[in-house]
Amino acid sequence: MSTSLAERAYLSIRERILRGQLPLGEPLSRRMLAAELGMSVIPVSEALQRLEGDRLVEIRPRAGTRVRIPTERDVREIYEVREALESHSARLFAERATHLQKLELRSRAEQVDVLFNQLAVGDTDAEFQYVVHSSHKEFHMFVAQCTGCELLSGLIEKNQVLILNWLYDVAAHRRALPLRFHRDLANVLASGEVLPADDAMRGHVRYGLEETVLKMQSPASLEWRLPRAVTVATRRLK
Amino acid sequence: MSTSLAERAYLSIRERILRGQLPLGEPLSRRMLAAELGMSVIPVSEALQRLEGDRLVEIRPRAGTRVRIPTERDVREIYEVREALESHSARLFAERATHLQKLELRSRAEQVDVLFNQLAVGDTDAEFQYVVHSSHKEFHMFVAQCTGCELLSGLIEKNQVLILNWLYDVAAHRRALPLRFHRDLANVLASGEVLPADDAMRGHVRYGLEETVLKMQSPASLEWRLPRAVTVATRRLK
DNA sequence: ACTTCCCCTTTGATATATCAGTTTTCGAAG
DNA sequence: CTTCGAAAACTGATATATCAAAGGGGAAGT
Repeated sequence: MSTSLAERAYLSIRERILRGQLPLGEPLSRRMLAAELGMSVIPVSEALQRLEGDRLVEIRPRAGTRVRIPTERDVREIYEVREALESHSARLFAERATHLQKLELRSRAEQVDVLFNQLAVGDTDAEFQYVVHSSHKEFHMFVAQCTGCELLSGLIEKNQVLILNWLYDVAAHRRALPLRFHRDLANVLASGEVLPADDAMRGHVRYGLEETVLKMQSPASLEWRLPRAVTVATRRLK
Repeated sequence: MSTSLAERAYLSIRERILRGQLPLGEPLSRRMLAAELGMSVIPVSEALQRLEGDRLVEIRPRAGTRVRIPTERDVREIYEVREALESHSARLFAERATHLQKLELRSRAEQVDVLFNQLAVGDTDAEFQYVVHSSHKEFHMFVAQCTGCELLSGLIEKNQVLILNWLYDVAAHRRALPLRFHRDLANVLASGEVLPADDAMRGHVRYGLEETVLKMQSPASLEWRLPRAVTVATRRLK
């Protein structure tokens, strides 16, 4: 096979976390995951270490690993970094994007606005929520990729992933966004003026922070739980 | 012992890279490093994977690992991200720093200016260069830490490390910086005005980029070299 | 009931061995 | 002297086994 086992484990576990199949605080046993994925614990461990670097899981040495539970402070810090990265992304987009890219940005913005408005009417279907948030993420990633700076867009993606992960939990209680929320942003970015682009993106991100913090529900129990098999009960034979 | 073997390997290898003891392009053999550090290859591998995430080494599957050789594009992207992170850091410093912190910033700025001026007269002592660059890094990290945002200051540190790593190689050919280069910056940050602080830091970073790119020497041979024992020839006995 | 202590299970950390690509080496053929 | 190719040597990737620490579950004492 072309991709390593560790890479496959990373993608698989990450996907499950982002889709909410592994809820916040869920204990992750290396041995169980290895059995499920049909590999040894080494690639699984490597995957979990990468995920810890992504701030998606937390590892307590010799005690346990679980899906990370973000605190309100975490969320505020994520949005602080997001403001830094994406306002700069907006600047670069304004001064570098081609005409074609500006057109596509407007089109994507419209699509995102439509999806969010559909979500606001009370749809709680998990799969649809995932689609909406993915589309929203792709809108911001499109801006980032048009900057031509891979390091920047890579960091923005990691940050977006964190927001997606957390938002997924509260998405059901989302209130309606302003109509044309993303379309207005896209128009400023497409205007080509650097400072207004920076400012518009800052406002956009800050609105998202307020939105998110307001909805932070009971932080679940922050206690560590015990691992349990996720799909099939893996029984120790010996 | 308190810290894990993997952590010690990570710190040790990273330190050697940043001090230039392991030059750009230097091949890193897991088995040799394990023998030198007195541990098995597992913690060494974990350390190298973390260092790859830090963009300090590159791993070619089943072929080899070496200290990363940054291209001019890498350097430009690093500075792009640096501008994003540190201009925001400057904003937050301007609106959050206490009087005491502003005083300390000025003091540190003065110290950095003095050190850089001493370097400019042609000192090529490697240890002194390391001290100067560390002090410079600490100046920027002080700004970042005063923001109170650990995620932001962590990202800035990772980025600074990359610059330090590369600068170390060209530091010998550095031209003189403007007198009071950092003191002027510190004064704007301490003024408490957000937009000027942002702007001053942007200018500061951009000056650093020009400085760096101008001095990029022949990109060494980008070819992969063969590993060799660093301290003692580790001989395979079998 | 409630605490305290100890045993047993489970965990992540690490060692050792093996596997499967990659690169180099080196000799044979041209 | 060059070119080509096969084997040897080395690499990172992975499997399996072991270890010490952390934590849960009772038992015993209050």
